[in-house]
Amino acid sequence: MTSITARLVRRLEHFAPLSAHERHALDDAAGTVRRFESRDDLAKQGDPVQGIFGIIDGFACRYKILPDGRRQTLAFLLPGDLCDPRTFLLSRMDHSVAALGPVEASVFAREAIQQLSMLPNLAHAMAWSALVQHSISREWLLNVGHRSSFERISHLFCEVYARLDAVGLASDQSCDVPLTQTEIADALAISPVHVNRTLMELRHTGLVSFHGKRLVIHEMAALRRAAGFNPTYLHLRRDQP
Amino acid sequence: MTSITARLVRRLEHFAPLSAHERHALDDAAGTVRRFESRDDLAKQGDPVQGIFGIIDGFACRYKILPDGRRQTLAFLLPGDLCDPRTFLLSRMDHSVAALGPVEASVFAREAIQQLSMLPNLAHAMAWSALVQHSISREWLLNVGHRSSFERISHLFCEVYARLDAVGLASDQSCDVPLTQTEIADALAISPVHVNRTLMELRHTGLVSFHGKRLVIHEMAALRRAAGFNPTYLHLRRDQP
DNA sequence: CGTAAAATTGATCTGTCTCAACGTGGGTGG
DNA sequence: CCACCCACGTTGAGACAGATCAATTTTACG
Repeated sequence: MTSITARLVRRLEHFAPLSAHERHALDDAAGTVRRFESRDDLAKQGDPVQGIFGIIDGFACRYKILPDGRRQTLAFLLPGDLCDPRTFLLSRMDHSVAALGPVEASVFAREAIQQLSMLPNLAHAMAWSALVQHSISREWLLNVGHRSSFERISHLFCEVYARLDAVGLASDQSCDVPLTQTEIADALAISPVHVNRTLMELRHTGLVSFHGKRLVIHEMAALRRAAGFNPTYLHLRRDQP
Repeated sequence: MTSITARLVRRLEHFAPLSAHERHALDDAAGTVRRFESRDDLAKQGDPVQGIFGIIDGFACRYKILPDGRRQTLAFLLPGDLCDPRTFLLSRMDHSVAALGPVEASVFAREAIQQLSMLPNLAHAMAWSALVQHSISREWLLNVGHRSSFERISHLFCEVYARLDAVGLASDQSCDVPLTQTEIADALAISPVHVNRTLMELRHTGLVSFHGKRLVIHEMAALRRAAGFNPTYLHLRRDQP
């Protein structure tokens, strides 16, 4: 990793290659890299929008909490993910963002975003990134709405693997997924107990194992079939670099 | 309604007032108004993006279908709603859009969108609109993931009322909601049979009635409480015109 | 090593689904 | 103008995926 924003660049280049000038602009615009510890809130529901996060390392999530304490994870933010730069148009956050484990994120200020938006290709890449995140939200709705717990977990694993692979963080059908079973449960709207049982079932089928934050996919094709996973909603480039 | 886009303008002005020039530009950019009949697809998953829809009248929806035939409605498109103009950045639709009953929609071509995007205030209003739609997707995820069927339906009614009210299509705590029980079921990931039972329950509590496409909310405060509805995620102006 | 968080397992309960019928209202062709 | 028809709505009975409650074991880490 030569530059701070290398991971963001790699992600954005799934839309289109960035020129050296654009890459440098991105690097200049990125403020200091901030480090967050597990469970830190990067942003809180109801707060004014302070900055746009670009995830350098670690997993974060968007979430909301119901009055009775039930929590729904709305999205995972993975290394390379850049939040929607237009979020500054909203006066307040309608949800919170938290770190799941240690996270390094660069924070783009309003003025920095304005500068970057003047570069058409980069602006398009950031817009594309936001569109993809919306597409993922829709797929999650389908996932939670109409798939069984077995399919849901399989689908999540397929997605996370594909997204990590897209930024070079997966190889050999395996990758680090620093999520607890409870965190998976919050994302998929399944009880933690049931996540546990379903994970065992997945292991017994031999499709996947997930132990000690390490995800290993033993049979990708079969897993995708079981999950009903079709990666087109991720809008990644077909020719992976 | 003096102009074709009056409803879109009204919706966008929840972000900021539009100048006469901006309103005219929007009107000029809007192609012919197209009319769709119930169940027509305005756009199909897998197709190239042909145009950006602005809903003039009627309800439409985004949806996906699972191989086994189960259908998830991902969003409702209500009068005044404008699809994300940046969708042109995606090569193909990752979901379909269909009319729920007769729909009138204006279709903006790529060049028209480019023209409109040169007007900063209008471009911001359109971006804001897209952000709100993403916010609604997130709230739906919370709804489907963690609320009971009673809460879900209550929540949907609160949302639809608020959104219709925002464009002047509600009054006296009532509005036209041209949805069948099956369509509500597809949106909330509940079986049609259970939607029916839950609607009766809602009627018996006296909070809401929903007969013949007419929604009447008898006790707004109590309904919102029962639904856990907090309208901030809609990012509407506080002072309704 | 001690301690707290995370994972695992068992037993029981329940909201919602599924299947299967029947009622009803509005549109249409004879 | 009426009778048929079809989509939509309604109702009942039984089944089940997943929730909940309650321990117990394992792991991570200071």
